[in-house]
Amino acid sequence: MENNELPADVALMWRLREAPRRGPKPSLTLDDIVRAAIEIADAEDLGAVSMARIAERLGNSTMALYRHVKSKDELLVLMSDAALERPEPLPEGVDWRTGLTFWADGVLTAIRRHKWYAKLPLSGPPAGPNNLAWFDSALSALQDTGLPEEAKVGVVMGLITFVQGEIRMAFDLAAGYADNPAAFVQYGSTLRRVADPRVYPAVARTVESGVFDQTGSFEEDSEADFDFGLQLYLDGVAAFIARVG
Amino acid sequence: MENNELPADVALMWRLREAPRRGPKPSLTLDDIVRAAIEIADAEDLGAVSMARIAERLGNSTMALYRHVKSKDELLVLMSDAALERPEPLPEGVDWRTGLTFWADGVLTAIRRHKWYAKLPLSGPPAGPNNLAWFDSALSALQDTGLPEEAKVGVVMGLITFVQGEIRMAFDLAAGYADNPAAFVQYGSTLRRVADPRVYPAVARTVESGVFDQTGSFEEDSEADFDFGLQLYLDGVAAFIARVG
DNA sequence: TCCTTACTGCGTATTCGATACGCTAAATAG
DNA sequence: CTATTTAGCGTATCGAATACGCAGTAAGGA
Repeated sequence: MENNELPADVALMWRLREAPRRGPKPSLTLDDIVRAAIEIADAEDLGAVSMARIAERLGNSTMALYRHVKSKDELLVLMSDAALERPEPLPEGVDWRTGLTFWADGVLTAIRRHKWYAKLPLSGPPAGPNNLAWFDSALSALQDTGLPEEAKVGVVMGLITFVQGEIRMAFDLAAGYADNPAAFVQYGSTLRRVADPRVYPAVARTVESGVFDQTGSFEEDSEADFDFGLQLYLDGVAAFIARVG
Repeated sequence: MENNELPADVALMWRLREAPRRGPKPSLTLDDIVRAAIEIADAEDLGAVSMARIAERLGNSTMALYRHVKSKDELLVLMSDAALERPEPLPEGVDWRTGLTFWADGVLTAIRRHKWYAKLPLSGPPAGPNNLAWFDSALSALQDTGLPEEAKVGVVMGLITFVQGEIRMAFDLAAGYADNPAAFVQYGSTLRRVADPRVYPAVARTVESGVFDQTGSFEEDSEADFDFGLQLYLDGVAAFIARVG
């Protein structure tokens, strides 16, 4: 096997490891561990995921996990691939814009099930089976645009960045809201107190317009922001395709 | 004073606190603490910032810091405002697109000095003096577009999201690269080994085109990606202004 | 001037997390 | 049956956040 040439975490994600022939039968599998970790993260938060908690949930000791995983960071990488599951296939024969919108909505719903996903640091280009499937799906949406491969990759990378940034921000803000709703409800009045119009003229104008005074339902707002930003980006992609494709 | 109505961290960021009249003179100021914390984060990483490290650097004991700051999280909020400093004023009389490009470049250089900034969770809408100055600057770039205030806010929020997402991704990837360059250099060959063309047809096509086989200098690549994505987004904004403004 | 009191700095101790190390026991190859 | 490989786990180390409460200091009032 030339698996040795693959980075260790990639090999793990694809479960390329010869099963050992000797020794006691493992009572744990990698999948058990990853699944338990994801369950904890879903139920509480990424911060609640500790090796001890995972082991406890599995009825094993903490150190047993290290037989399957080199470090907690490696486990996080595995979680980040496992959490995404597979994307729904794109509808047949739709144009690129419909395809990418569908794709972005899919990412949004997938990550909504695992909000902690947006907090994970991205360790490299998409390499796990699930991440790669999403990558493939987005690329294939651009199939008929006539863009060169490199440009497709650029557009998709930009889209990934945008979507993840949008999601991360929405979740951060939601967490901040849960933590301290006052900071949001009072935002308008806080700015009125604190933002001197001579120093912050544009902000003051906006404050006066009353935009900050009522925040609607949080969920709806971020949904709308997401769509708004996404459509802006896709407008940009359309202009790019018109220019280059 | 009605400072009581302000959220605690906001009051701290604006340094609205009556100086106590009795008792010993503080040997530390909040600014000392925040500055020390930022220096540590700059030199090493956010992970290296611990209350003990900060205190050590200031020649004080760990617990002394808690006289000035309620918790480490509160300190992080203070750091996130202090790190940004003030934006350079926009050039006079430029159109919105030039203004926002200038602004985005400014954000990029500001955060480059404090890479850890992109890792901080955003706790709420921009509320500190420096964050607010950046917000003001971006809003003022849109002054002459005729967009309603709410739309300006939407555009700016989208831009903030995009820029921060772009930066965060670039830094995450750079960290991953430093950690394990092999994962990047071998990316093409890894995909060839692992991505079955029947399961990942679009990825396979892209791999065959050779796009993944040579990664140029990392810095240059992310610079180019940043500009590419930014221009896509601004194209979208242009379309939006044409439609609505 | 001296005392009261609101403060500050700080020592101690607790709790929790990651993980190195090495032992013991199990399963299989020979 | 024995040697080897490998799994689970107990113990210990190290570092971090932070609760709690004591002790000393500087104003204001007597």
